[in-house]
Amino acid sequence: MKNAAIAKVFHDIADLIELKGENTFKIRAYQKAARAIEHSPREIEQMVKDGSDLKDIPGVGEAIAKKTVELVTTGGLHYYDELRAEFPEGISDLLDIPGVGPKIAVRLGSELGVQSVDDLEAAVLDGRVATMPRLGEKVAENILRQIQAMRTKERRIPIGEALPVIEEIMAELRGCPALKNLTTAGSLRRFRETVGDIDIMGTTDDRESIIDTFVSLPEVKEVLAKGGTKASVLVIGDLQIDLRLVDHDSFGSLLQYFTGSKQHNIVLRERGHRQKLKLSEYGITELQTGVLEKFTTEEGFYERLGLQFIPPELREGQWEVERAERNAIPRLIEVGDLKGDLHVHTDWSDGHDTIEAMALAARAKGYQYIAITEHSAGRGVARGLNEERLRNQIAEIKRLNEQTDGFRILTGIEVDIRADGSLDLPDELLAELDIVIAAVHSAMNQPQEKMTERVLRAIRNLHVDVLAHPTCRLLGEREPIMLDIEAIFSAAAETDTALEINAMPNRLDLKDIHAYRARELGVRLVISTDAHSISHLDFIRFGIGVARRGWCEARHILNTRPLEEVEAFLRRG
DNA sequence: GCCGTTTTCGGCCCGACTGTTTTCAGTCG
Repeated sequence: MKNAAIAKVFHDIADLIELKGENTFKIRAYQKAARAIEHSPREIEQMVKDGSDLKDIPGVGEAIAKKTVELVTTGGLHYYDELRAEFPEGISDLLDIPGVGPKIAVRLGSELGVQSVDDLEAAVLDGRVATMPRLGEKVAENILRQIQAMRTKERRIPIGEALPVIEEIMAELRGCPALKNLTTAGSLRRFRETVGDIDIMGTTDDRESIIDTFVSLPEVKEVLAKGGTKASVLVIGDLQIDLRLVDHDSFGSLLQYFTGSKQHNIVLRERGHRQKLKLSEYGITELQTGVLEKFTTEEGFYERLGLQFIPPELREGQWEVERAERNAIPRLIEVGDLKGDLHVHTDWSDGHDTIEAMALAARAKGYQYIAITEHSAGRGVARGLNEERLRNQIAEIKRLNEQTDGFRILTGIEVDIRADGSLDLPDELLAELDIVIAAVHSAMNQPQEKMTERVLRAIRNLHVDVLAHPTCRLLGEREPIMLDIEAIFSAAAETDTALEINAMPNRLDLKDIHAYRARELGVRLVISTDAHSISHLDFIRFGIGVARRGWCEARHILNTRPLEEVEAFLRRG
C-alpha cells in the first residue's frame, strides 16, 4: 500500500470523527499524521516490512502506528470500517464544500436527509436549507455557489506553468516607482510542484495606484475583488492571483505567515508557546509584557525565535524547525552551483536546435560541459539514433570539441530500457560514449515486480551512468510507473549509478521526497533539463527547486562538479 | 491522539470573516 493511500485513510478518519463531534485535538492528530505520511520520504510499507519504528515519524504515536501496521499488513482497518458504517456514504463529501463544516454537514444529514453533494444542491434549490434554524438565505446561496464552483474547478497548476506568468506580472508591477517590496508567497514560493491560487505581497506608500495598476494589467481577464489593500484577479489560463499590500514594518512576519506551510507555522507557534511567545502575522508578542515586536524581514523573525533562517522550500513542518534549532540547516544548492547539463536533445532526434547551438547556449550560462543524449532507435517516434547515426554524431561532436577551448561536449545517449530490461544498443557501442543515460519509455503498465526487475537490470549494466526520469510520471497526465523505489535507490547506491532529477516542469522526476530519500541513502544525483531546445535549458531552476525541497547541497549533485570530476565518475568501475 | 526545557497528565497556533444574533458559533487559511 502506497503512502498516499495510507494517508487517505487517516484523512478520512479525521473527517469521520469530526462529523462525530470528537475532540478537536484528536481530529488534528489524525490530520497531522496523515500529512506526515503523505510527505514521508520513506515508503511506510517498507518500514513495516523492515520492522522500523513508525513512531519516528513526527505526529505518529502508539495508536496510529498500530493502525498503520494493521492497514499495511491486512489491507484494511477495523476502526475505519466501523466509523464508515456510522454515516451515510457521501456525507463526508459535503466537507469538501467551502463553508460547510462538520456541524452543518451533520445537521444537513439528520434534519434534511442529505447524503451527497447532489442531494444538498437539490435541498438548496427547493428552499429547505434556507429555512433551517441558524442558517438562512445567504448560507444557502453561498453553498449553491460553492457547489457550482467546485464542479468547474480547475486542477492545481504545475509550477512550470504558473511561475513564468507570475514573474511577468511582477516585472510589470515593479515598474511602479511607489512599490518597495514585492515577492511571491505561499506554495509557489515554497516551490511545490503544483500551485493553487497564488499570493504575491508587497509594500508601498501608495496602495491605490499599485492596486489600480495590478487590476488593469493586460494579462488580467477578470477582476474578482478589489479593495484598499488587496485585489484578486483571474489571468489567462484561469490562474487566480491575489495581491496583498501590507505594512512595511511587519512585512517580515506577514511574508512568513503567508508563505506557510500551515503545518510549518503550527510547529513554529507551538515552539513559541513554550518560549512564552505568541506568534502571529503581525509579529511576536511577549506573553508576560504583552509587547508586540514587529519585523521588517523574515530573517529577523526567525532570529528572534533563536532559529537559523529556514529557506521557504524546507517549510513543510517536518524536521526543519528542530534542525534550525541546532543550526543544522545546510546551504542548499543554487542554480549558480551547476557546471553543466547532462541530458539534452538536438535536431539529430526530436530536439529543435543544433548541437553547436545547444553547446553555445550552455556555455553562455556559464557551464563547462554539456552532454548530448538523443533517444535510441527503439524510440521510433522521436527519430531515435541507430548505431550508424550515433557513430556519425560521435564524430561530429569530436570535430566540434576540437574547435573549442574551455568547454566540452560529452557524447552520450538516452538509451531505451526495453520491456525485458535489456538496452536498445549493444554494449560495445555504449562503451564508446562518454555518458549513458537509461530510461523507460514503453510498456509502462508492467506490474511492480516486473518493472522493478527491468529497471534494476539496466542499473546493473556497467555502462549505464544515469537513470533518467526514474518514475516516468507526467504531472496531471500520467501516473508514475510501478516501482519498488527503495530497491532502485539501494541498487543505485551500490553500483554508483546516478539518479536524475529531471527538471522538465511537467516531470519533476525524481520528485522532492524521493530526492530527499535518495540523498539520505547516499545515492548520487544529477539535475538535468532534458532540454529539446535552447530555451528549455532554463528549466534547470525547476530541478533546483526539487533538489532544495529534498535538502540537497551542491555536494550531492554530480553536475555541480567540474569537468574532471564528472569524467572521473563516468570512467568509474 | 500526540507529546514533553511547565514531561507521563494536561495541555494542544492564531486571527479573521460571515451570518445570524444581541454575544457567538462555525468555518477558513
